[in-house]
Amino acid sequence: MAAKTRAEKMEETRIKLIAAGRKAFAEKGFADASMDELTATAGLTRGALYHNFGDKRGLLAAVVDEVDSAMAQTAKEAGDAAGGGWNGLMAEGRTYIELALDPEIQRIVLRDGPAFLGDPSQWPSQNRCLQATIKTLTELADQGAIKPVDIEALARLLNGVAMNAALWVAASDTPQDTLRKAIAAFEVLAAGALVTPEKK
Amino acid sequence: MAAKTRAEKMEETRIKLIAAGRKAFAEKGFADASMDELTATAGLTRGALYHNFGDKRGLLAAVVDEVDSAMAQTAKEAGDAAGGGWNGLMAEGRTYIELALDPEIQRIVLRDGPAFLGDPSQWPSQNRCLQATIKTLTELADQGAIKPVDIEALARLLNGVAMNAALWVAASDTPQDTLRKAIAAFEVLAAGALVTPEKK
DNA sequence: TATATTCACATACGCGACGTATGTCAATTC
DNA sequence: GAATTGACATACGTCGCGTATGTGAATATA
Repeated sequence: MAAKTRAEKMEETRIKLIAAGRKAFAEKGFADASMDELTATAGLTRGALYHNFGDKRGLLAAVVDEVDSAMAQTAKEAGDAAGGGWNGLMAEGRTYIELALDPEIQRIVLRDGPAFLGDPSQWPSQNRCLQATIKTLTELADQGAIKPVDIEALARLLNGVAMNAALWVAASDTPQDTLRKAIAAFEVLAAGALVTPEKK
Repeated sequence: MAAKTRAEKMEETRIKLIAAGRKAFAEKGFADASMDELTATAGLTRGALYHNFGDKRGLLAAVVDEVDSAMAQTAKEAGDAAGGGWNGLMAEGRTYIELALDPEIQRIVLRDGPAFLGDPSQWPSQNRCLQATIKTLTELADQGAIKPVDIEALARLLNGVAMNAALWVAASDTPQDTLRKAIAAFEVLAAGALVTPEKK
């Protein structure tokens, strides 16, 4: 059985390196992660790294893509589960906040990613969740539910608000209390986009 | 005349190093800036650097503090010039957006700063503009002009929206057009905090 | 099946940069 | 005016990245 082909073994190597990179970058940060140490824990050498990813940043890009794609997937599912529409958007926002509470995501995607790979909006992975938000907002705009404002701008800023809220919560001494305040403020700002004055 | 004392010369040295660091970090980024090269352009050596700032990150912290403090100062002045209140807050937001268009600020304060110094909310400098925003929002809340939501949360997210808008504009191929959309979306979201439905 | 070739990865090396340990000279102190 | 402090220079050790070269197994070829 098995009889691993070369392509399969190479895929295994890539997976090992990405996993090791994800761990090392999360624990030490990109700058302080040693490629010798990282590849050794994966049972490989730097030769494998440079053959598969070109350089250190190449590995970071692969790691960021994996983590960021998982984030987009999770957020999308949360939005769908909430039934889409405005409720779905709010659910996506809360999911963003919760996701960014993960120290691994903070370090890799929110800090080192922008610093070493450049603007997140240029990342291949980054657009998924934004596109989902844009799609939902477009439907709401067609229904006349939100004010006449550029959809892409609104989507980007909404996602940005969620990101900032998450970072604040993550850095807080009292996360539970801060989380409540952050979500409330997020919903207040988001409601600015609605045409219907929302009253309880 | 003159007869420079030791403390005066040391202050000069610090100023030179911070200026050189500001330039090098802006042009090459923190990771790729050479301390040998940087100190040489200041007419000094690494000895002066490590004596005054401890290590490379220490210099970055000093540079970030300088640039970030100037940002806070500028934003505050813009808010005051607009007469304070809600108009002042919107002016502060626009000022934030315009400030973050500066490549130096993007690189040093928005990218490398968070990556190498940690969460911005922990920086000594970062709180100034936030405090100003909180003060203004508190006054508005006392007047019953904004919805009952945690003031600090609202202030943080409002500033965050402005930051995100600026980064988007800065990365845009059509900055002028994007700037208009971003400001409009910013004001739409911000209006969510107002109790009075704003109509033209 | 035997030979040739490819290629994924290991090994070895050079270079540059950080941080530290030590030295030096001017400014202050007594 | 001798002693001491301290701001900064100089010299060195170490480490980590990227590259050039080597190697053995998998595949192609005949």
